[in-house]
Amino acid sequence: MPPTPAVPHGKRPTLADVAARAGVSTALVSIVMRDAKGAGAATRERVLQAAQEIGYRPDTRARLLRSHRSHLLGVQFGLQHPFHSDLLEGVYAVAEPAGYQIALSAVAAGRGEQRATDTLLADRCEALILLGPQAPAARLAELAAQLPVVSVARRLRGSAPGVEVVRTADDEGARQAVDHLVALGHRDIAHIDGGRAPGAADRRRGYRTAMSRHGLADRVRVLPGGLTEEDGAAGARALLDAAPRPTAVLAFNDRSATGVLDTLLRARVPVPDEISVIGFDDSHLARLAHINLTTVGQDIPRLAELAVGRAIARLEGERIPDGEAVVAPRLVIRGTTAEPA
Amino acid sequence: MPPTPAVPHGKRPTLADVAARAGVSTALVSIVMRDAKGAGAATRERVLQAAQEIGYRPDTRARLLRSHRSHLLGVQFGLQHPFHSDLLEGVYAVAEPAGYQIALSAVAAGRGEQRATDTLLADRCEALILLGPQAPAARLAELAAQLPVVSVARRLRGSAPGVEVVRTADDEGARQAVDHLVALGHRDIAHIDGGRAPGAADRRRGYRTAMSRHGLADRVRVLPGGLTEEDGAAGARALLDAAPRPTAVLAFNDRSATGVLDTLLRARVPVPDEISVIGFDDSHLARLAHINLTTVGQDIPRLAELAVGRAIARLEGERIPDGEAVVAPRLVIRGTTAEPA
DNA sequence: CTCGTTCCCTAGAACGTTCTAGTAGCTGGA
DNA sequence: TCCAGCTACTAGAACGTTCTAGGGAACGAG
Repeated sequence: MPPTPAVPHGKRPTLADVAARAGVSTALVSIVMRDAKGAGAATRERVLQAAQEIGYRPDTRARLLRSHRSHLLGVQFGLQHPFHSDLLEGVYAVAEPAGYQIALSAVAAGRGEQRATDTLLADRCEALILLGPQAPAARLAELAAQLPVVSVARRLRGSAPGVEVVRTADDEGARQAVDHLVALGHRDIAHIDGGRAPGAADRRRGYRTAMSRHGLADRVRVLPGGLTEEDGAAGARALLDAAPRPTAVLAFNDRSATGVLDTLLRARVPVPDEISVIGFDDSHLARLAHINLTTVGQDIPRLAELAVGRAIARLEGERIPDGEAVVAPRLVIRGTTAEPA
Repeated sequence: MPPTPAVPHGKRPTLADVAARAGVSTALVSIVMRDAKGAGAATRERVLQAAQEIGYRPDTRARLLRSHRSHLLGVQFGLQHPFHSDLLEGVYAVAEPAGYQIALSAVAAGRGEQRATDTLLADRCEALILLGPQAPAARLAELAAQLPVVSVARRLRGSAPGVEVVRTADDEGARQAVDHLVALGHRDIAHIDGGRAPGAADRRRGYRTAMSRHGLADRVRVLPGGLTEEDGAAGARALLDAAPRPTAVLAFNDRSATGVLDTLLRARVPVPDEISVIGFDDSHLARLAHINLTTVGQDIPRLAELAVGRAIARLEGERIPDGEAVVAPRLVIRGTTAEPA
């Protein structure tokens, strides 16, 4: 049975209303609402009762205005990236128990990163967590001059001083994928890359290095790609026309790998019998029974935990280990890889 | 060349700082920042200059605290629903030009709808837009007693008075799909439904009615499903075992349809040659060249526009047409439907 | 020259909260 | 008896903005 609010619309109850009803000062109500010490048990009860009755809810904006700390972390994310959704889930899970609120700002068509970060700053966030930011390093540096900034998944080689970086060891992930394929007996292993997407350069490099280390430098084949299903599908079509046709392919991410799988199925090329396919991320997609994709898993909860942790550490003046926080990837072997025919 | 902020951290510049630097009152700076009338051209210029120099940004929280209107719309969405992402994009596109800001609150594992709406209320949103809310009608009614609430995609047959509903005509969409298949010559048309998801009941009903109207009541076959790829895949497996095997299937949504397609491809059942498949939503997924799914399109920009429009209309005291806002679906014919073999 | 208007600008209150500095009343020890 | 040290409470300032009221100067009309 929800308590009927005393005031229907527009005027929401304030501390003063509660105070008047309970016959105490607003300061005391504030104390009770914050569960701070300095109020007697009986009065506390009476105040809570009064608050309940008139449906009082604290106004966070006024609260933040007054207290110099806002305990608010701004998170910028891309609306169309499932990977970001997964990260966000982790961010919430870590931040809220630590006593920090999350303010979200989406990057979408017609709403660029500048706009997204501007609103976060205007909301008085204490720190910024940027998921896969694409903004120029200079812009990130500018932000970092104002408040702690954490870049997740985007590497910044000293070009934006002050920005914390949390990322997966992308090159290592690509290496694990290649090692796995080589161990199965593959030699013609192609890579459909991620173009200019965050992490793409490292995965490309990891692939190249691993191939060389196995003496397969001359088999290296990098096909231009991107981070969508379509990019993967296009890459796969190019792959089918190649001679000799590779027996395995490492896609930039799971979305791209899905595109590859689909194209191969359509072309009646059995996976993994004729071609093995590996994705990257271990997103929900890869785990679906009917996709069952072998993939390089990113430790998403760990990435989220590190990102939030670094932001909070910077805010609370703790000492932070120098340099990037790099999380190890882990190959997840499922059904799309096997020995070559 | 970004201007170097005068104050590095913590203390961000305020109106007073700008005022001091420009040699005017804070009230005047406020006027200039809001682009309100009441300031001379020369002074205006000088103030803007000063603001620029010290990197001033208005503090929205303080701003909202003072002005009785907050011009803030709270939007609750599900992190794992691409359809919600698309809607959000539309919401931003409509709200910001209309002078309203958006506060996002995600529903995720471990963060339920109650939590999501609570934070929105604490942030002083003026109205709530809930994307596919699953909360009990009583809770929605409780919210609606406090402020304007719009439910998108979830139908509420009078069980939550005061809640505005904006949705697609799901039954009509299902009808269009069936009509299209019947026109192609199909008679054995199955439906993999959405279980208890918002809209599922209407689509199920629309399918049944349309089948009856074509004299195919005895061919009706509804398979239990859901809103994920896995649900679709499971439905498709059941479908393949059926005798007689249907020649066409209407999935609950595009995600489900993707699962169906994948299962059929794997089973070497050619689409659309042996089985036609229709999805629902016309999400990004369906438009991908390699999926190329015939689907019932929801008019996402229109849904977003109506949702925001109703919220704003309620806030500004405009007269709103009674009843739900129902948007017409439109069948998008692509490559997964054809005449039966 | 005076009066009203208009334009530019300012002082100070207000928004709903938290914080600082205190007051009043009690308990207990010397 | 006195005071130190608690606990329970309050008044009032402060946060950064916008709003209300108004002040002074310039100008045109009478």
